Amino acid sequence: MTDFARLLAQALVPWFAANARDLEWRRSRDPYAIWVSEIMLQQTRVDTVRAYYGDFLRRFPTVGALATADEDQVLAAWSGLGYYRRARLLHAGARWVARELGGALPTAAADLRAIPGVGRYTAGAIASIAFDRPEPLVDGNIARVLTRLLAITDIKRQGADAPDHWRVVAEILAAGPPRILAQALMELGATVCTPLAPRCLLCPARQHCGAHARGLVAELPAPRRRPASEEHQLWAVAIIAGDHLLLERRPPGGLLAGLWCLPLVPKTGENPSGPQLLRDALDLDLAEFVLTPTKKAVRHVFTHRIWTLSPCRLDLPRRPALGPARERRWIPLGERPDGGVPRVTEKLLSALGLAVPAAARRSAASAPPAEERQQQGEQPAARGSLA
DNA sequence: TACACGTGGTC
DNA sequence: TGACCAAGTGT
Repeated sequence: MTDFARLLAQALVPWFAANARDLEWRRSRDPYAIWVSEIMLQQTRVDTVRAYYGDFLRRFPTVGALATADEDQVLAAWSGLGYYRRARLLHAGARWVARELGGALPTAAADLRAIPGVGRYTAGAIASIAFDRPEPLVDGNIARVLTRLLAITDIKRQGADAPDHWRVVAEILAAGPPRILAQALMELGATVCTPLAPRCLLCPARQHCGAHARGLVAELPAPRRRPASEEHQLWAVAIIAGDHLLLERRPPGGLLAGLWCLPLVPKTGENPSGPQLLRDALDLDLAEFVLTPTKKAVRHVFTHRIWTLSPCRLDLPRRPALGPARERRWIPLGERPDGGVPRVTEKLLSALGLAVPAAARRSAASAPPAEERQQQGEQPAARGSLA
């Protein structure tokens, strides 16, 4: 045991007792509840997860409840949270744990790793937080904290995959209560040792911090570089017949896989949004229609892609026959499909002035601006008769 | 190893 | 605005 690990543990335990945020998942010792929280928190801010966590656990209170649910139900509860594959893997993980282990999570990180969606970090988090085992975990917070405390200037040794970090965390968790120390390390990174403007004066580990001693806190860790986003221009077509809206399920792989979206048609620039294009792109038997574009585009930014969406409304006198190429459904206006609905779908419906039932959740303060965006008095850009 | 994978907050 | 980032995992 190094002095560093022992001193840090001694500083963190009382600091966490006095400063830990009151988060819903910290009130539970149920390993399943902690598992769910860890999956939701992956790459996702605490405030965002707060708006989903309680509802999700009430909907799926046990491994068994989640295991017996339909995937679409799980995705519906996840709608708006992002990284939807997490929901699928969590669901698959629950089914695996129910089938192979009778619903009880293993306690060792090495065994937890066998669960779908549980990687190295999450296995350590469940083992340490739920089972109080001294098994290491390194997330973005902990990597940043250790990079600063140990004044690591080598970029290759700063990330959450750096072997040094895992070894040091193992030593720290061996020097005190693992359940407390694991959360304290992350809490320190989240509330004090923040990426920008860290609050070193409030830091319980300031005396042990190499970056602070050398004036390197602002330089460490080095910012990561990201590849440029690809931009896509698309028509987003709200096809309405009577009081029903046509939604289509995204393909099973790739972006927003399996979620319900408006039909999207790539903009070619050459083609106006004419009848032929629509019929081909939408695979619909369009006889008569009225197409109304909105003036304002909707911009949706993903991690690695940007969609610039031109919403338009296609009104049909009756529901046309649907081709078999894609899974599509007529949804009563104002209702949600039984399945996952990404935020971009809500943005588009809102921009089109179509009522969107509250998917959830988000901060209660933000009122949906659906009505105010309604476009009034626009002239149809196209009228068609395709006999 | 590097990339795909959502969304929202902050500067 | 654009860049960066937030309790990562799977391929």
